Amino acid sequence: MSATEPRTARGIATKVKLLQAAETVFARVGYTEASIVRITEEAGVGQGTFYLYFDGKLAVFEEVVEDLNRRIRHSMSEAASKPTTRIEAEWLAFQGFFEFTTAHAALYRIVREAEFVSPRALRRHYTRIVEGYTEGLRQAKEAGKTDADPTVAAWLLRGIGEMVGMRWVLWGDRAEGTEDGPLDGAPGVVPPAVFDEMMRFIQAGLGSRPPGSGSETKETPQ
Amino acid sequence: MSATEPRTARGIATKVKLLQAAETVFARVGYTEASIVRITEEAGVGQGTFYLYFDGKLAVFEEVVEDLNRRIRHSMSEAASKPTTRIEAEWLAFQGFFEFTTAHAALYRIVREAEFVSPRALRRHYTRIVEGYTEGLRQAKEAGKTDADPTVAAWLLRGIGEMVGMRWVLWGDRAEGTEDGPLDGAPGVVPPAVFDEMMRFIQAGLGSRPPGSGSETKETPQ
Amino acid sequence: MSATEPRTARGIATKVKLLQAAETVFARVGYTEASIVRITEEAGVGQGTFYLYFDGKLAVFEEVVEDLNRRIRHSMSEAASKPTTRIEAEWLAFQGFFEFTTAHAALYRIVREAEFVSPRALRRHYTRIVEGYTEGLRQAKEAGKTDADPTVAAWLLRGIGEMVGMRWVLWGDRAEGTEDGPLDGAPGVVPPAVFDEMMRFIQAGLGSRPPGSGSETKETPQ
Amino acid sequence: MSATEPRTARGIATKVKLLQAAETVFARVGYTEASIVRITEEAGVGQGTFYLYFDGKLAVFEEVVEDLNRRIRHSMSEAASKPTTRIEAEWLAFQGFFEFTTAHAALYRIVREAEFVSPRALRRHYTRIVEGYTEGLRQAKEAGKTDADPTVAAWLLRGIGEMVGMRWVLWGDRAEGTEDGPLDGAPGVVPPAVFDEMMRFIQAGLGSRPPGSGSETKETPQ
DNA sequence: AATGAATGAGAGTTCATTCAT
DNA sequence: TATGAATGAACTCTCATTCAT
Repeated sequence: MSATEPRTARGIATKVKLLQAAETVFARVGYTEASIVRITEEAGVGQGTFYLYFDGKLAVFEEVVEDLNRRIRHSMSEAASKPTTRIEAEWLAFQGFFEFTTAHAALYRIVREAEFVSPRALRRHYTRIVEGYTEGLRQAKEAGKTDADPTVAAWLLRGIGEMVGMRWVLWGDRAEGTEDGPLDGAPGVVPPAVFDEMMRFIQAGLGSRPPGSGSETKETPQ
Repeated sequence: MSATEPRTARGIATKVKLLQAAETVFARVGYTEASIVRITEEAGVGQGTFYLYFDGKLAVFEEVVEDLNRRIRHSMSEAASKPTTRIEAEWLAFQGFFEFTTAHAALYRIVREAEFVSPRALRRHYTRIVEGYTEGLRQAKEAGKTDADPTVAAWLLRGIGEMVGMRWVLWGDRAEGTEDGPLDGAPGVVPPAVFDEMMRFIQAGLGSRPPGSGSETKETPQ
Repeated sequence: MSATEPRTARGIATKVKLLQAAETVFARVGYTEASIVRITEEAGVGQGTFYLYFDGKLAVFEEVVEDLNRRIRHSMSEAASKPTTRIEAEWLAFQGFFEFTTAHAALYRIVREAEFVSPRALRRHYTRIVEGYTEGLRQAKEAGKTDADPTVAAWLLRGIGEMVGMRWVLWGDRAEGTEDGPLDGAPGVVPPAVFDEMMRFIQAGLGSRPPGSGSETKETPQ
Repeated sequence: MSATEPRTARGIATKVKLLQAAETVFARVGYTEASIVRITEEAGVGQGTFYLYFDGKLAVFEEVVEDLNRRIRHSMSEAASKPTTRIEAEWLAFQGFFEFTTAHAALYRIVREAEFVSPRALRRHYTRIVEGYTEGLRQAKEAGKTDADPTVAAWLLRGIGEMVGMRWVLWGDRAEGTEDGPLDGAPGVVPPAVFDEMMRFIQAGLGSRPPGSGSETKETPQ
């Protein structure tokens, strides 16, 4: 009737297989084109088995998004946690984000598609990630390194990361022309020049802007 | 067999009706849920008629996106073209963008959905809009108002606008809690404080960063 | 989306074909075993065609019951309308009912199955038929031929007819043993002796119970 | 492979649990909607356990009907066995039947559904009950209290009881309007006036028709 | 130019039943 | 004795598309 959690080791293994298969299939063909048959074939189980552990396509999609969210945040905090020098943590966080995006370009697509499939899941996803940024920015603000509003700035950063990720990682070189390559082509990498330009922009944007002395005090740019 | 352009006034009227109906339906239920029957019903024509003018669902979707692109750019250049004072044109362009987004929140959704339906259409759409930004930024650079790379900066701006639009216009107030309101709820408006913070960030980010003299030349910020 | 009435002669013909096919299939295998595929195959149309004219299995079933109700009542009133002699009309009505049952034994099954499939349809069906009886009994009462309560008596008659129909028409000879013949075997006919006995019972049951000798005799019958 | 009888006390208890659960579920949702999972969940045992004691859904249904038959007959003979006065036993039997029906309205539904699920089970069920009537009527006939044919009369009585049960107990008040209440609403009670009318009808119907006045009187009853 | 009828592949989903443990 | 996992056939229903009129 309704999906339940597996109660044996065998059941757990099967559910994991299904979850991975779903991720693979969603990444490959997108939510709409994905079908339960494809997922179960990918997982190597019968169709009916799917419904033992998931209530339907939407349910499994949301679990996949949840899982990705965990992994993206992990990837970002992982990167941000090892700033051995004075280099800004957010720089590393961005690095982590793009690295993840590059490594899992197709999965990134899943997250974005969530906007239409499950707005709720997307909102959770973005909100959680942005909360991470916000926290970092709040600390930066208290340290006098910026006087930008942490929440707003966090969303701006997210927007920048998102668009750069789409433009340079997902589209890669295909962006230049009008060619119609499918999304599953090899993803690109953010060119260093672009990355630097982006970081410069962010640094300046966040720079403390003391009323008296303009923005030149900000972290002594360049 | 294949769709053709209408040859009579009556035919043209029919195609227009279909295009508008398609936009309405896509905005209301999204690409996947939209069906030819719904579109033709909305247009008040027979099912078969649809195929006289469009090759299929994808084709009509792309025409709709094309149309929206035209209107968004028009809305932005309209706004940007009347800077009677020294107020930055990009400020007005952003204003125009958000105004359009607010007024056509549902249509905005169409554009974003294009990423999965027709990557080609989306790429065309973004590229064209960003080209507008790029041109403005190039001029600003030549005028010494910024030394950011026009292309990169243009994409960053686009990312910022996109995310702010999603967060404050599309989600509106629903973003705060965990409630699961559908996207078609009443859209919000970018709060002035957020808008100002965003513009400050952009101004600073774009600010010319001359080796010697800092960014104070930029429009005397604050 | 939702089923509509056909708008052309061809469409009407198709809907009729489907309705007849549904009746055939329901009669043969019952509601539960019936499937849209079987019905459309029987009708010689594509599966999708079914949904042009019916909202689903239940909807077509209700149309079939409605149709049967019309025909049964027609069959009964037809029979009852030609009492050229003083022979009781209800006798003929019963004849008509059993004749119909005999001729359409399988259809009779459909009506009874309605109790579980669509209680609403069944209630309508029975109520309408009983109303016919009630009217006849009311007239009989006014004519002093009976002093039974028309409504109650009508339901009693219905029960008698129903059970005799089931026992002797539907079951036929199979009733005697314990053999497990399917219902779609050849139906039987109500044996004249049984029919007479039944009519005698009804006549006596309805018999006027004149005030003089009163119904007080009922405790000491005869 | 094939179901067997339990061999231990534990096994017996399990089978009883399953049988009761099946009755509950069949009564609640009907045969078709009932599923093995629901039954086993209701019984609190694993799915596989079901097949230890029953060959399948049909088999358990037949056992349930069998069980109900036993209980209905018991209820009727119970009532009929205590005629302390000269009041007719069949009157009490009817009382018993309606009392049972009222108390177990949902179970009554099971019996009727048997017509389509297992004609064999239904036939057994009806035949056995009617046999009880027949026996009583045979005695009444020998006692000169009636000269109706016991077998035919027994079926007529069954039909009357059945229809009155359906109309007044199962439908209850919902019968009047056109409302579409589900069958599982609270059952009604046969109104005394209806019951009396019914008994009067039966008494008269069964009434001995003395040779002298013969059945030719049936055209001019009494 | 316009249309409604027709299609059939494919979707998501359910469930009686088998089986290894 | 008891079980939960697994299955796959069958179900209802949708819809982009074609076609005769």
